[in-house]
This record gives sequence, C-alpha cells and structure tokens, in this order.
Amino acid sequence: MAETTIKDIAKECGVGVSTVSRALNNHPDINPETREKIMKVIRETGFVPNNSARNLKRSDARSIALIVKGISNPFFSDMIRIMENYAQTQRYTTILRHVEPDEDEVNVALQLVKECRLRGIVFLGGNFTHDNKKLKLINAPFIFTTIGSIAGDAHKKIWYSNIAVDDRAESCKLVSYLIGLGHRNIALITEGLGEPSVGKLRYEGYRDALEQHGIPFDEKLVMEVDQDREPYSMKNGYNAAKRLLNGESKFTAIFCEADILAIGACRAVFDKGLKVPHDISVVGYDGIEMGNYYRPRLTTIKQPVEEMAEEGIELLFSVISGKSEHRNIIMPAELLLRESSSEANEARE
Amino acid sequence: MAETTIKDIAKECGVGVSTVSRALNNHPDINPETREKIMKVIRETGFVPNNSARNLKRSDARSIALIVKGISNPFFSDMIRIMENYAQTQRYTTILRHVEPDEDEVNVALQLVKECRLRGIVFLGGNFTHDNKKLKLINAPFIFTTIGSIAGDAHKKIWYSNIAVDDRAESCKLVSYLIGLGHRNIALITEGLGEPSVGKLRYEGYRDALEQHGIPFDEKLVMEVDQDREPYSMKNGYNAAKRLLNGESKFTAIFCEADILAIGACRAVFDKGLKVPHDISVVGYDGIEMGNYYRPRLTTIKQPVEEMAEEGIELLFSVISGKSEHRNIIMPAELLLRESSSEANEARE
DNA sequence: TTGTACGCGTTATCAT
DNA sequence: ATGATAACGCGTACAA
Repeated sequence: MAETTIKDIAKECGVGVSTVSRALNNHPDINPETREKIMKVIRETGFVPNNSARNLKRSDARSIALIVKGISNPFFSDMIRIMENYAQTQRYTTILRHVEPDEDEVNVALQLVKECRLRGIVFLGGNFTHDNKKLKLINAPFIFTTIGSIAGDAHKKIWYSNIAVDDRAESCKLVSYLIGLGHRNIALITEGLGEPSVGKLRYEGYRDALEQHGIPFDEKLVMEVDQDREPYSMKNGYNAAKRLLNGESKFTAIFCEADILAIGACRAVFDKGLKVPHDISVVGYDGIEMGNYYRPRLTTIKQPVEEMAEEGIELLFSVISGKSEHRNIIMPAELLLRESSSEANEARE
Repeated sequence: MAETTIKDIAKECGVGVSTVSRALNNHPDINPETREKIMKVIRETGFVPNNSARNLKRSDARSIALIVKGISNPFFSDMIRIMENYAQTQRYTTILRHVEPDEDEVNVALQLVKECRLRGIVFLGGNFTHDNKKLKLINAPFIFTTIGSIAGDAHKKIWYSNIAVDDRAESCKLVSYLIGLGHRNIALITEGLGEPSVGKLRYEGYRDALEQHGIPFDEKLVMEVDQDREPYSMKNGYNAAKRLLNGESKFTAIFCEADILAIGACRAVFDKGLKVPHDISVVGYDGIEMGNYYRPRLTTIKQPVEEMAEEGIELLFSVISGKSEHRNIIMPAELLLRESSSEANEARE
C-alpha cells in the first residue's frame, strides 16, 4: 500500500530518478520528448511528489504561513482567500494557522518556521507590538497586517513590514463625525486596554476626538468586553452594550471598535425597546459586508480589505524574492455614513 | 543561518542523536536524568524538530486535513475551531485547506494525501455524492460533514463516514411550518440544482412539503442564485430575492437555503419598501449566530454545529486508531421559530 | 542530455 | 540505557 515514488516513475519510464525530477521541476536541460513521456506517465499514475521530502531537501521550501488571530471575525475570510490564491499563483503552499486569543502568535510563528521551513509569514490580527528579541528569532521575512499602524514609526529602520490603516486617526475621524452630529456623551465598547492591540489604538483615537472638541473624558462610558475566547463577537458587543444601558451614565451614541460588536450592541438597544439611531446612534469599524445588510445599515470605517490583502501578499513575495525591501504601508480608510447614526436627540437618563 | 538540528542538541548534551529523539518522543527506555538534561537544553535553545523530516520518516505522520468548501460561510468557523483543537489534544497537526467552488474537493484530497501523508480527512461542505472510483483512491480514512444525509443509505455497507442532519426532512419540516401559517405561495432561493449538493436536498424537502399539503409546484417561484464565486453569500440572496420581487409571480414567503442568503433576501425586501414578516415571511437554514442578532430574528433550522464537529472529529480519530468503524450519523436539527415568519397576509401582486 | 550517488533531519533497528 | 547507522523521498552536484 506504499505510495508511488519518483523511483517507481523512473523505473516505469526506463529513466533515472533525476530525469524525472527534472521533468517535474521544469528544468531546462532535458529532452522535450523524454520530458513529455515522463509527464504522461505521471498524469496517468496520478503521482504527486511527497511534500515532506521536497521541503526537507529544498533550500527554498516554497511555503508561507498565514497566522490568523480571530478566525470568527468575517473580516479576515476575504483576506485569507486573496492571499492563498496569490501564493498559489507563485506555486507556493499556504499553511493556514489559527491562533487562540490566549496564544502568543510570535511563539506560534517561531515554531512553525522551524517545523516547516517557511519562506515567509503573514500575521493577521493580534497585537501590534511584540518582543523584538523574539521577533528577531523568526528566521523568515514576515509582515503584519490589520493590527494597526503607528504613523510615527514610518521613518524607523524596519526589518519587517506592516500594512494597515491608521487606526488611531480613523477612529478619531469617526468619533469627530459623531461629535459633529451633536453627540456629547459617546460610549465606547472596546476590546480591552491591557494589550497593545488595535483596540487600544482605536481607544486613543476616541480620546483624541474628545480632546480636540473639548469634551471631558468619562471613563464610565468606556466599556471593555468580557475577556472571552474571542473579544470581537456579537455576544460581547451585546453584553457590553447591555451593561452600558443598565448603567447610570447617559449617552446618545456608542462607538464599537468592530462592526461585529456594533451588531451585538444594536441588538441590546433594540431589546431595551429603543431605536437606532433615533434614541442611540451605533457606529462600528471595519466595514464588513454584513454592515450593509443589517438594519439599520451600519455607519462605520471601511478598511480596504482587498487592497490590503493584495498589497500585503505582493509585498511579502517581493521581499522573499529579494526584489524589494520591507515597508511600512498605511492604507486609506473610508468613513461610510449610513443609517445607524443620526443627529443627537435628548440623552436618555 | 542554518537551523539547529537534533545533531546540535546531541553534541551540546554529549549524547547520541537517538537519545535526543527518545527524549523528544517520550520513549520509555531512557534514563529520566538524561532525559531531563536533554529537555532542558531543548527548552533553552528553543529547538523544534523539523516537521518534514519527521513526516518523511514516520510511519504515522500525525496529521489530518480539514478540506473546506465555502470559507466565507460563518457556519464553518466554529466547526473548524473545534476540530483543530481536538486534533491538537491528540498531538496531531491540522492542515486547513480551502477549496474554491469550481475545484473538486476529492482531487484536492487526493493530492494532499500524497503530499502530506495524511492520516485522516474531514470534508466540510461540498457535494454529497462523488465518484466512488476516485474516493477509493484516497489512501486515508475520511468523513464528510454538513453535506447532507440520505436516510436510505444508512444500511449500506460504508467505508467512509458521513455526519449531517437530514436536510431533506428538515427542509420539509420548515416549509410545512410555513404552510401551516397559511402560506400557499412560497418562493425558494436555492443554490442551484445541477450539482448533488445540500441545496438539492433542501429543494427536494421543499417539494415534499408542497406535495404533502397538496400545493402545486410552481417553478417560477424557484430562484437559483448566480453562479458566483461563492453560492452562499448575502449578495446572492439579495440578487435572487430582487429577481423574485421584480417578477410577476406573487408569494407571501421565501425559503432561503441558508441563513446567509436569508439575510440578503431580507435586505431586498426592505429595499422594496416591504416589511418582514408582515408582507413577506423570510426563513433561512443553518442557525448561524447572526440570525439571532438580525432584525427581525431569523426563523430557521438550526444545525447542531458544535455537536456535529465534536462527534465528527472524535469519530475520525477513533477510525484512525482502529477503535471503531465508519458510521453514518444523522444529527437532529431544530426548528427555531423566531420573528421573520408570521401568518400569511394577502399575497402581493 | 542523462544517470549515479549523496545528503537533507528525523525515527527506528540493531548492536552494545 | 545508549550510540551507530540505515532508511524515508526527493533534489542536485558531478560524472558520463
């Protein structure tokens, strides 16, 4: 029941193994005829080279990894698809690895790179700062994406790439828009402020906006989600909003750090017998497709997912092939004004 | 820049490579002291054995694959997580592979099994019948899940597993419920009837229900989604519903073969200035979390995702370890009566 | 252009 | 209990 190997093919064709290998890898110095003969047998047999043996031998193992923190966020699925497809066009194998919220994505990468001889890594989600010492140990080029950007870092000497929107600025933009609508008491549903996450950047953007408009910061209006398996979930948005609504602080708008949280928050508002946006405006962040189907359509910051994925994966591959250096790319995001926000009405008690 | 290998560790510890290997794999015949000494060095070095070399040599490669058709359906993310976690507890590596709608999942499996020496495969999504000849070529135990069940097959001699709900019966149950509410003109938004997919089973359940209640079948009320990249998407639900609404046939309810389609369909109804369920009832299938946050909450058939994932992966592993035979498991589904369905009002023209 | 032989890092078999 | 060594399947330098 042993799988057929390159030897079997060689024997079958009456040639040496190296000739088969050459046929397999489009090597130049091989007689087109023998090549065709061999490929025919390969097709008939359905032979597929053993990946382990290949990677073991090859100096360039032709595989990259996508390390995703937060699979259940639909935000990532498109990006994953685009990146996988691109890798395939480069004849690379993609290893897709999920990371639980309590796992350290850098440790996972460290392990994976050794296990699988990766040629490159994309981190999706997770924290935006990491232990540099550990990062240095990753023996392959890597890029971060959708984990936030820090504009000030752009000039620093960089040895890995980052591609993201300017979360702090975009977040500030969104909250400023709410303020412009007359909202003064704006609640925030946030991922949690302990970690250096995008959540924190968006939180800072929120504070920036308040400060710029001379609105005092009220920490009672900041609600962290449950330290759950998955911070960005509808359930967390729901629970956090419920706590806010049952609290004593009054507010006329909620800024949720992700659309998926906003959807949960809307549900909590409805369950309270209130209307969005009439009683409370609810805005999100990310621009997931669902936001356009939800009722009301979600006002949000739309991240350019497709473009980020494309630019990111192209960048990684040009770094791998030595064609380009690492870069720090800040993508533009778009403020989508839709139905879940409106002018502030009287703040509820 | 070469990675550290088992040899380096051996040299460092002043022992042979086989001793290191024994320490690494919890072999019985090794002195606990030397074992501890070696493990200490391994921890300090951060050494990780090369997976390719391992799989190459090992008879039991300790890896399984999850082959997923339709990543963007949030329905699958929970299942994937549960299965990955379970595999990890068995110290197995999980290879997650997405399949595009136009790819053949069996071909992918065939290739993967050879490339990676898989010990088992889970198919999520995709068609429910396949070329048996090809299936026989898959050199590893495999199970299908969420691709529909055919009750009549239960007695057949089986050499692979299937775990799913009885899509036809559940679908019939749901449509019968609508009929019970007084609906006579019930539209169907379906995946497409060319392929032997769950879509087809649900379509048959729809027809069963009509027939049982003596309602004539009207093919004008059956709307196939666009042959898109991804059949189950909100966009497809939206477009299909729009075509129905702009058509000449009248109806008071729409049965969508997936919740994600139903959400799109609701949006189309709203855009037309109509109300769900007052003017048109919209029901879905799957029981995704979003259905409970949407407004109105979706009436649907809830598949027991967690249980299916758990039972499925456990079954696969017990087949792998020879502890059990392949089985054909039909899971119970639940009819969730929520807000998107109500008694039929006058059919719109 | 083609074939032979070696080595990639690991595990398993056999001595010791 | 431990160490030397032969595989595993493939790519490639080198010889032919």
